[in-house]
Amino acid sequence: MQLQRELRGHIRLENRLPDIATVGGADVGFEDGGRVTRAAVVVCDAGDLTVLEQQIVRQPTRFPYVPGLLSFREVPAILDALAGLSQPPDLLLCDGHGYAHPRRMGVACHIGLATDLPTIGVGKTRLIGEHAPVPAERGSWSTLRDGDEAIGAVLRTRNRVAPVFVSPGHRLDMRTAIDRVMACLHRYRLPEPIRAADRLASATHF
DNA sequence: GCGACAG
DNA sequence: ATCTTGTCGC
Repeated sequence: MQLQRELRGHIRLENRLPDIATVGGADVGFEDGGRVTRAAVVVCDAGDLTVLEQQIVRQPTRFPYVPGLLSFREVPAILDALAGLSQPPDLLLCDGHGYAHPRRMGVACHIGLATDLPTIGVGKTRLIGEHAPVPAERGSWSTLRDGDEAIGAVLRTRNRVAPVFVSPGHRLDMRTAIDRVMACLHRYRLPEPIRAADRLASATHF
């Protein structure tokens, strides 16, 4: 937790990103009852969202799941997978939260700092924060707040389907994070890069 | 002391 | 996250 408090000072939430030609997705899955960690990263064309490249890495699990400390369990493997790409993506969508974290250092922030890539956290459930009800229509969102601070957005990506939690990871602001996630949606609740990575991370065969 | 608690 | 049977809806 102390390391996270030190790292948070390096996070930049102002837009500092290039033209987005490719968008990556990152996720982690486990094998052998949790003893093996498998990270998957994909790079998609930002226009048609097709997968251009993918990497999968497996390594011994070294850290337990502890709410608030997810980075220490998943980031090492994700960094290895990213290093295996011929070319890093212009933006990376991460499964889990970014700034919407107790110490503002969710997994997306950690990956952003470690790679200096623009990152966005996309979580399926809440970690912290409160928010007003989100309208049922796709594209609607409510601000996620922790006290007086806005830490993310609860975004409806599909009509009448549970919303996702979007928060900046590094090098971009809240509004841009929402826009980029919306631009990566196809016909499902989660953005395509994350779906592709999730599929690889949890697949029994590949 | 009692809940809440990303993946 | 993973395990695990059936069920609802497009």
